Amino acid sequence: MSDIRVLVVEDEPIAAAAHAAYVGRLEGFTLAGTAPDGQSALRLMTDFAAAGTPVELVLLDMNLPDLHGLDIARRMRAAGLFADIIAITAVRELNIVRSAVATGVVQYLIKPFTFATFSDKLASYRLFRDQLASPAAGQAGPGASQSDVDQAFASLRAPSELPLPKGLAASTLESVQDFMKLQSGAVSASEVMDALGMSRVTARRYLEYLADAGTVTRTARYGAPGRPENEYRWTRPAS
Amino acid sequence: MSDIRVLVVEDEPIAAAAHAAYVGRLEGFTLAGTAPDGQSALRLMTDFAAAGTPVELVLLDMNLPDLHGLDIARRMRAAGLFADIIAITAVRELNIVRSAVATGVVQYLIKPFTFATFSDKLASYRLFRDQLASPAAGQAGPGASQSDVDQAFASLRAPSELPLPKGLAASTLESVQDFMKLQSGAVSASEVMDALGMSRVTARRYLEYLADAGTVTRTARYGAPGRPENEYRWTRPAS
DNA sequence: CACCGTTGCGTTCATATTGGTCATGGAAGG
DNA sequence: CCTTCCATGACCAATATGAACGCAACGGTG
Repeated sequence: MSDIRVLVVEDEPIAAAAHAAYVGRLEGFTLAGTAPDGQSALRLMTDFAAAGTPVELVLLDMNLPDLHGLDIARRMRAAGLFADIIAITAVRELNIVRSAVATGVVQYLIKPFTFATFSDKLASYRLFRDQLASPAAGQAGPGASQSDVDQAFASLRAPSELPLPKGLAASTLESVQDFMKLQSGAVSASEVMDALGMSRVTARRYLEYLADAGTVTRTARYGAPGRPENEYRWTRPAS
Repeated sequence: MSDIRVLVVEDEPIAAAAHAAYVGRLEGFTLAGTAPDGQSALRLMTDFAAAGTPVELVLLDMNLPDLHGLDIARRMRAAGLFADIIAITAVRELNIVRSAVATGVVQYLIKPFTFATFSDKLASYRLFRDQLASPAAGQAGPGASQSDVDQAFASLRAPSELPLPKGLAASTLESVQDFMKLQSGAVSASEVMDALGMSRVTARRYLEYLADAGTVTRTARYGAPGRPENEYRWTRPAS
């Protein structure tokens, strides 16, 4: 799968350079360009689209000298530019978040943010894209089911910085994640139990959480007598 | 908190009435009106906005006689109508989902859906709204933190599960459905067994369930020695 | 033309495993 | 010392499987 072309829109040169550098550090993303204000951004996107290499994702600062981020988003839609938008802002106003969602903002980053936060947001966006490109592994088909779409939305809206639900510990979750990352194939809850020395209940609880978050996919394993066993597979956002 | 004003856009009168009735059954939502096509929808929304009672949520069918749902969304944004959109469609095309997200679609419903699914989607949308209206109590300051925004986005990812008869698993049913969708002709239970790697009994049980639900039709296949074999054929889902 | 053995599939039932829930114990923090 | 939180073990519920039994059409055979 080819890289996702990213445009950085940011008026402060230092911040713009930082964001551009962040994009460069990520696998699967390519920096298409940077723009210091709204007019330049729109012109750049139009040019890229005309050249046949449209921008697919815009890191859009909401506070720009000439236009507000929401105006830019609106004009993009009016001009037929359908790039997805990740909003970046220092203005922590919730009503802006509401309007941003209505104009097709898929994620919202609040300055200042660390590279880890930035990386999480873009990784979840990439996972969303991948899941729409290739529905449920092994069950290729022309259409998608409701659960396929739900799954894709889930990975788009489920950043890893959410407070963990009751009953889950961060350290244990990390152990399970690390173990799953190393597995090439699918593993069952029992195998995780044996490998990590934890109880079956605990292993299953964390795997289930990861499945809901979209980090791992869950499929059933048939063929043997007894209730079908769930097997979990790490979903690679494509390396 | 006041109700969320909802506009239903759907060309089929029966489906429109059903969706309107669904909205009426939900706490916290008020039906603002219904529109059979894109032009009417846009006019209605403009009128409501001028009257000071703007539509806040649109249940938008993607397949309309005059305009495609994506066009309506684009024109809404161009006209300064910032209602949120829940897309409703029978077209299970993933690339449409992608474009829909870019134009500010917050949820995606695939027809046909049950009231439970519908209710879940609108409930998760309401939760999203509420969380943006009143940020986490105890957090000092007028603004929202990154985790507040993350939490609000996360509430838009609620998965929906519909109740199944005892003895049937959702994942298995989905496997069988996906397989049947791909078959152009009729297939027997044994063929499903071989293709999906499950037992004959299981394959037959799920096919029988789908036949009762009307999703597949069942006919007998004669000509070979032995008891006649049932064959199943995928039937187009109605609305 | 009627009858009967053959032949597969439909159907039922017990079984083997796993998923899910609940209450308990121990550890960490205040 | 008390409270909170999380992993655990045990129990019950769920569900695919395999085998055994029954049924209906086919194809000889009388």
